[in-house]
This record gives sequence, structure tokens and C-alpha cells, in this order.
Amino acid sequence: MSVTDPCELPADRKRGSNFGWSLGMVLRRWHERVEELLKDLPHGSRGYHILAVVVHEEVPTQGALAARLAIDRSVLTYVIDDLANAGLIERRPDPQDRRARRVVATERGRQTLAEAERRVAHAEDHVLGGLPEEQREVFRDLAARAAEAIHAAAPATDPCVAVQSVLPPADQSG
Amino acid sequence: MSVTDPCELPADRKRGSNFGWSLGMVLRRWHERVEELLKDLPHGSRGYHILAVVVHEEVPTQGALAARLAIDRSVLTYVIDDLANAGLIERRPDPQDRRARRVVATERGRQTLAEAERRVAHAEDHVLGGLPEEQREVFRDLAARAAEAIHAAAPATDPCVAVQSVLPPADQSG
DNA sequence: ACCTATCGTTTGTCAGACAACCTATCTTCG
DNA sequence: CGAAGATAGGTTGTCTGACAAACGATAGGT
Repeated sequence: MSVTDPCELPADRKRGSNFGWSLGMVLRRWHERVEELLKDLPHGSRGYHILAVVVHEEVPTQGALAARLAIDRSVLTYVIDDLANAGLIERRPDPQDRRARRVVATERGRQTLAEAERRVAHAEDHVLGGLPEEQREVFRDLAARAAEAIHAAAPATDPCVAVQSVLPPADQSG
Repeated sequence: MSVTDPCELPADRKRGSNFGWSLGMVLRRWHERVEELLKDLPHGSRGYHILAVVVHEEVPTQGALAARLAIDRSVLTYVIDDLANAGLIERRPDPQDRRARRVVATERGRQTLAEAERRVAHAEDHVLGGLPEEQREVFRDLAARAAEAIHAAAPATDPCVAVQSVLPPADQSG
């Protein structure tokens, strides 16, 4: 908690910040593109994220996978079902713990992910087309690091937030 | 289309890009925080965005407002209803066109927005706490410019996208 | 052998996104 | 002026995705 205590800076930023709206805009467009691009991959971008983690990282179990992606366990169930039906991953019983399932990628899964990543990277450059080339990479990098920090600090505790009404006390001349 | 044609660069980016996931992560956290913060404002972040545009920009009609925010018109109907009931904005008949409604902010609405913007800016710094101070501003700025460009180029046309299967031809050794 | 916690799965509920339709009004043309 | 099509705003219904709750199976501890 040493990263410049935000309880202190009132930050009268210039008014047109719109950060939330901007993020939503970019994400929506990303989603549209990628959904279009990966419509053959079982659950589109969802399946893509999951497949990417399965291929690139050594994730012990489904539960760990859910934690890694910060998604609900119940989602994993059917997405993994369909990815497995498509022959991209396999769900093997864990020899150490018969409750758990080990999810491993097939060769076909790796090839598919590689192709999907090419396309997605391409689509991302298109989505960020409003930014000059080198700034896209900066943006991607900042997003990744911000997200990682957020994910690491999972609990949304915030002692600074005194939850009071934004509305003035209604004694206005009305 | 002079901004470095993305049809050409295959862009074998380092594997852990995860841009979509990162954006979703940051946006989700932003949303959680702001929703918590603005729970007294009629539709939370939705009402906040709308109120901000009404206050800061001269937007002729509801339809223009919807276009400005890239949201569905049907959403505006009830959000504006509730913002008006809270005394933050007013919906006046347009003297030039009796079909149209002019949405204007009240003084109370301006005060409320000012307070909300203070809090949101604060929350945003907290959400981006994983980034060093000066990079947060960079990130915000890049997001805003990317979003603006996306919004300007509304039609999602993309001649580069040849919609073919990501999956290999299934001749794998299975 | 029992009791409790955990893994994966299933089911149900709820909110938000979006399309289709409706009414009132404007515009155009005869 | 009057009819026809277009447009602004509003209403309704449908569909999807997120999430909580409950369940069966298994592990770990006593």
C-alpha cells in the first residue's frame, strides 16, 4: 500500500475525463471484432482467454483457472466442455485428487491458439487504429500492468470511500 | 486509412498480450468502484455519463445524446426520467420541433456532477493504483483518444477480416 | 467411520442489451 | 389544405451473460 496514497489527492482533473466511458468503448469494439473473428472457437473471446491460459501457463486445476481469469467457476464448466469437444483441450482426472480435473491443451489446441492470437493481435491493432503505432504498445502494456495489479489485489476494500450521497442537501433554490 | 495499414503487420506479439482480458479487468473494477460511489445518482455510472454530457456539452436532443454516448435510445428514456425526477436535469420541449426534447442541466445537476467527478477521479486513481502516478494520466489519455477514434469511425467495417475458421482442417493425428 | 471442507457441476434468478413496435410530429409533394 | 413517408421519443418483449445457491463426489482430519 505504498503506491502514493490516493486518499490525499483531490485531483481536479480536467472535466472531460470520461475514463470509464472510454474504456467501455474500446472494450466493446474489441469484443465485437474478436467475437467476429473467433466465431468458430467454442465460446469466442471467452474460449480464447481460457485456451490461452491453458496453453501458456501451467494451471493446476479448473478452480485455479477460474481464479486466474477472475471468472466464475460455473462458466468454466461448459466452456471447457465445448473446448474439449472441439478437440482443443482435454480434461484429465488429477491423479493426486480425484475431485480435481487437470486441463491440458492438445496439439490442435496449440495450433488453434497460435492462429487465434495472430488474428486477435491484428484486430487489436485495428481497434487501436486511432493511436499511432508506438502508443498502441504503450496502451496495451499499461492496461496489462494495471489489470495485473487489480487482479493481485482482489479484495475491493477501500478505506477512502466514505459512502455518502453525491447529491447536495436539496436546499437549492428550486 | 493512412494510419499504418494493419492488414500488413502479422505482429507476432509476445504471447501474454491478453489485452481484452486486461481491459475487462480494469473496466470491471472501475465499474464496481464507481457504482458503489454513485449509488445515490439515479443510474450510477450510466446516469453519470449522461449527466456529464448534458452538463459539459451542448447536445441538441435525446437522440444526439444517445449517439454521443453510443448507447441505445431506449436506455435514455428511463435514465433521463430518473435524473429529472432527482432534479438534476430537465426535459424541455424543443420550440423548433415538438417531437424533440431538449435536455438541460439544473444548478443542482451541475453541483452534483462536480461532486461526482471529484469522487470518480479519486476512484480512478485508486483503480489505477498499480501504475505509477504519471502513467495513469498517460493511460487515461490513450484510452480517451482510442475511444474517440473508435467512436468517430462508427461503422465496424474491416476489409482485412476474412472470416475463416481459426481451427485447423482437423487432419491432426487424433 | 464420521464430519467438514473443497472441486466440479447443475440449476435458478436477475439485470442489462437490443430489436420491434407504437404514437406524435415534421416534411414533402400534389 | 391533405395524404404519405420520415423522424423523435417511448414502450414492450426477448435474449444473453453474470452470479448465487444447491448438489454429488472426494479429500483430510479426528
